[in-house]
Amino acid sequence: MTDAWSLLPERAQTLLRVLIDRYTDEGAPIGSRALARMSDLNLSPATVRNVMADLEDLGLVRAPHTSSGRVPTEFAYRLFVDSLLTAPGKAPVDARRLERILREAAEDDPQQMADTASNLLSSLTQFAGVVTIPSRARALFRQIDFVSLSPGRVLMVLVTNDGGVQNRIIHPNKPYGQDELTRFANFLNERLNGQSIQGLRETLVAELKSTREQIEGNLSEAITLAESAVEAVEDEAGVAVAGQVNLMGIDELGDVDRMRRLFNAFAEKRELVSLLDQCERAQGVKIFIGRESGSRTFDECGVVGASYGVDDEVVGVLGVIGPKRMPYDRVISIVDVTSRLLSSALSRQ
Amino acid sequence: MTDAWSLLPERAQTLLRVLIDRYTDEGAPIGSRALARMSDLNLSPATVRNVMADLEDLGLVRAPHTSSGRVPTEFAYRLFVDSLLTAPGKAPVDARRLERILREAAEDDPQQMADTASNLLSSLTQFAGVVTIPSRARALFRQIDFVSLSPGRVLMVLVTNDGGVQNRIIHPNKPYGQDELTRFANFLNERLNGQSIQGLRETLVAELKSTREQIEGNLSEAITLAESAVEAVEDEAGVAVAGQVNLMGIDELGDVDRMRRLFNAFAEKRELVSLLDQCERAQGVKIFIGRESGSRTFDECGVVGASYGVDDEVVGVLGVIGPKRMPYDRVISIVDVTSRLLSSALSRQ
DNA sequence: GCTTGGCGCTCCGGTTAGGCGAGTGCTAGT
DNA sequence: ACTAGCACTCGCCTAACCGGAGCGCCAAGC
Repeated sequence: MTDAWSLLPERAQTLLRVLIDRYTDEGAPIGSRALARMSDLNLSPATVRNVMADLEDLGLVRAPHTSSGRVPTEFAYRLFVDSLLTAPGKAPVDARRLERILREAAEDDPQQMADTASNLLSSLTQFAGVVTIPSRARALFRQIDFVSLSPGRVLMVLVTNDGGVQNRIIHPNKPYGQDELTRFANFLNERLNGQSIQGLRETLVAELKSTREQIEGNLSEAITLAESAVEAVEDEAGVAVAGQVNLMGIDELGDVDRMRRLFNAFAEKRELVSLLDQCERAQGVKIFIGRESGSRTFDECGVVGASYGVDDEVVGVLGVIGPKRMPYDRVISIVDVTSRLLSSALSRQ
Repeated sequence: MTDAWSLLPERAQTLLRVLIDRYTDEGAPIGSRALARMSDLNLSPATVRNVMADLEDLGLVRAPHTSSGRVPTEFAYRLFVDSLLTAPGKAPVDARRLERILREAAEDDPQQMADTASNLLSSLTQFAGVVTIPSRARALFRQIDFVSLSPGRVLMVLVTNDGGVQNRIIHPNKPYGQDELTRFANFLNERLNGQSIQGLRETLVAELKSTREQIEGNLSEAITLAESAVEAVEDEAGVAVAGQVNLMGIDELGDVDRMRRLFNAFAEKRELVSLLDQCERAQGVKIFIGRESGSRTFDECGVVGASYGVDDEVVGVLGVIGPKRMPYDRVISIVDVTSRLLSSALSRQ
């Protein structure tokens, strides 16, 4: 798609931009007179009307009913946003402060980092902020512990090099004493230190083979236990969401019923994740306006998302969800900056 | 307070009960004709009107405006609910199934147990379910681990006998190697095993004294580290909330703004906890109707709460939050049963 | 003396009609 | 190529109206 926006006559561009601007923070149709006065083009309302008629033919604006002001369409927002993305976005945010906050949060565990970041996003934009919690699949094995809770119940604690802790209660086939469990843990810690969790499963299988030949006690059992650790990591698919409340009472988001479904989506998180995941592939900021999201639930929403990661490897996604009518320029730079800062906070720890 | 409810003339009792019943699931004022027909007392509307006039004098019902039907007051709900509490509540819920579910959840960690329970409460009542996560303060020390993440950053993992895991990243004054940290951990595990977290602090202080005299290396440092574990436990004040969405669109909860504050309270959780905490003292089910909650945010809500615990010791609180107009009998028995089951699931593990 | 039917009155909610303001499209004029 | 003017269309607000539901009171009946 060539930049369709810049193909518009300059005057139309200006007017449309102003229209979008005003509509974004008033939410009501804008009439020709108002538009004429607000653009500093010194045009009469009549002329503006003519331009509007053209834009209407192009599908860029529409009038909710005969003789009311105009409203930009989703398509117009799309073009406008595209033009923003190609233009160099300035960062109006106090990056310094943000960086410090995120850095501190990243020092603690990933969960907390995601919480902080989503709070940041929501309070800066006044919409809802969403941050996926980096899966530990890419982290490195640091230490594993088994604690016997009662006969037949063992607590597994897995620590990764990013400070993440994953724990789960498992029910092994045979009851083991704490001594045995400690031996298992020592064995595993020795072998697995520094390995990536991702590749752990294969390593385990390989180890299992080689260990079986030695009659070294039932250490093979240790490996079975460790596999449950890998499962625990894979199961986890956390998201931090903050500021949903901000969306409440934004009237375009429609009737109570619609709103209810939206909040449900925030609570369930499943749909949320699949939406955000679409940003993973994209370089830079990715935006869905209205039905572009594909999901019925979000078809009155605008979504601005970006991925973050370490060393060109994506580990998570973050974004802002608000109404379609949203100050995209501001939100885009906020999301953009946040994703960069988060990445850098992660990489230099 | 003697049971004011039973002091009412029998006929008034019946009518008021029917009124509350109908109002609870219609939400609209009920007129004398309807009331006359619904109660099987075979009374004429006029008679009902007379009774209503009496009840109005007593402050038990009121008419929103001249010549509309009657609506029960908070006070009437209060009396009604009191009469329910003294009466033996039957348990209409399938306790067997619930017990199994909760038992399974309790086998995993406390967090998960609270999640399950709050989901249960909300789906059974169709309101919001809230469950505080048992503070581990009363749990017993099982094991502590220190993992060196990077120079100056140490991950502390504390395991309690209930399968709870508490972790936190700490920044000790001096950098320690993993070997040293392991020694610290061993030292602590030996001394503290089986102690209650609650009393840990004092034990630590005492240990600190006695250890200082021995020049046993810098084991006193270990104690300082362990103190941060106690802090971590104390800091935590978790709550599991489920089904807030159910409250959305209940119109008496008022305008968007009110609703917003309500949802904020759910997100912040602080106010929620302080509300629920008031149930801790009470034996059995405790109920707040409207302004009784003390909090402005909940003054259009009804809250049914109960505490749960092991061996007469309260470890947490749970409850249901809905509109004032709520089928208290149903909700009460659900909350009651859930709290009992949760207690028993905890005690026999 | 409690209960009941009847009557007059009040108030809410929905509907209708009219007026106002904002805005458009079109056309003619600069 | 713009602009000014005009007729027309809507949406929205207010006032007025009407029917229905319901109450209080009263007088009559069991």
